[in-house]
Amino acid sequence: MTIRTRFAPSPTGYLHIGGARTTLYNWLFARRHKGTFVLRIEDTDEVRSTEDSVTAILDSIRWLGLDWDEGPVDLAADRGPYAPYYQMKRLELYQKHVRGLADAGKAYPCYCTREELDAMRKEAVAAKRPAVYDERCRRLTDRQKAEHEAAGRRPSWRFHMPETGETVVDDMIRGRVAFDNALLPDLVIQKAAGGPTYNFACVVDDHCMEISHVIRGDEHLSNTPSQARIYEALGWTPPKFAHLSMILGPDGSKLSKRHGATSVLEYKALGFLPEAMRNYLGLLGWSTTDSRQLFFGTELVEAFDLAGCQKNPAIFDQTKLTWMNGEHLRKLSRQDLLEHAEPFLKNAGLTGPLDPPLDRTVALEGEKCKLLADIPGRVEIFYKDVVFTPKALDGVLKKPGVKEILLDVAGLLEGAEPYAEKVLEERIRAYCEAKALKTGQVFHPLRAALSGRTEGPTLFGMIEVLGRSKSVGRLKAAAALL
RNA sequence: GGCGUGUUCGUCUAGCGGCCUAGGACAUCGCCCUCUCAAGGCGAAGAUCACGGGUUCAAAUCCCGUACACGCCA
Repeated sequence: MTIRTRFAPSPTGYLHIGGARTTLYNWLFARRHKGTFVLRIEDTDEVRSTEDSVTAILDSIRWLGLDWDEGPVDLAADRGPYAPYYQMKRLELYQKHVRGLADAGKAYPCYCTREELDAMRKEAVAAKRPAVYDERCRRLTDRQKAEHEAAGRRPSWRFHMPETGETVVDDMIRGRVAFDNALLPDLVIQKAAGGPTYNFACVVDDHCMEISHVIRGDEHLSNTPSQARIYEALGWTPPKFAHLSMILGPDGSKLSKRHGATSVLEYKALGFLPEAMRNYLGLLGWSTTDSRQLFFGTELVEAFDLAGCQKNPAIFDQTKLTWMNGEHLRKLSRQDLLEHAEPFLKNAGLTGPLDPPLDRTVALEGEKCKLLADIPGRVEIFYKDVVFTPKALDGVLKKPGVKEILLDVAGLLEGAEPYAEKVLEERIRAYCEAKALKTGQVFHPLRAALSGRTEGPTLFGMIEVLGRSKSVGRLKAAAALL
């Protein structure tokens, strides 16, 4: 069986965490089974859909490092054997199938206005009946229809749902889920304005694009029996369904803006790595039986399996994501780390070429960071004038004997040949011994004098990378303060 | 309101009737390593497996009910 999955976002906003995970799972499943991953834009909500959203969604998916085999290339073009992949370009197809259903007596026009529908619903709720459409237009005579048309009413089209028995959805994650047909309302499949509704367009497209597995959020589980009936009425075999649990905020409610960052592009800006994001999202609602945490390179694709998917919702934990990001950061090559860090360095005013070169300072400090955004703050000591923290100045430097040590070491550095970490360390340690000083008595003031801080790079690495003249200069400058 | 889904340490999860006095990971705390900060190593604390009934020699695991949360109808 050829595996074809899809992600079908509505471009009514940015790609949020939940959508990102759905995309990831569809992509992983397709890649795992050497299938095809399709991207389809469900832009039939003309009021809420925006081009900016489309761009943001495409950018987000690309940033995550996920590629699609068929779908939009940009705002104007799409590519693939089932094009177009923008639903607004497929309206005729939906209308054709609505007509087909109408001709077969499985769909009928409904002339009810929004107000009438609202009133009906209120009445039903007041009478404690299920708040579903009462299917009154199903029984309209030709004459009544003509009257409505004459009055200028444009009908929406409803799908005639079976009223008895049950509809069973065999979900790959949730198992067998049964719904009572009597409770399935006659769904609108085409709006009065002519556009399809979500549930209809989705069915038509998934079938026409030969999607084999629909992996989507839990919020669609309740729509699935209705969709299953539409497949049946159209004479189509439905795809396999897999409904993913929701992602919640720290307080257990649906993840939203008040919980902090929810868009994947925000996480990019915060300094998270796409591979860390994939790793974390992959594990949010899915796991292996050995509870493995870290996946690098293609390991996620190799391990992924729908069977490991969780039924219950998961709370998004940025702290764990941050830890994971540090793990992935440390796995990066020196060159990759620098490339990823560049936008953040630039943002902090650190653009090359600089002395010392950024690749050296980033290599020295990058591995200690959890976020790319942490890097500038750690390497800036090499480039900016020394600013002493109170702890460095009062707690470390302003001690008896420190001035002499700084001056002595400055002199030592001036004569060190070659000027390299190993040599520097040997000389300075020898100096400690000669003066009968504990290494800490010397190392700590040196660090404070060179960087203004009490924490930072490994001392001798810092002295080497800083360079002879800057190091000596800083030591002398600090000594002059004492 | 109806229907659907879910409920194991603070969080993500392992667990598919005996291996569970419930395992791992993040976070927290302590110790070690160490020129600092990280990282790493070791350890501690943390879950009456939502609650109540059953079934069974035996249940976190199976069945029923209740509560709560979330979703859909909207």
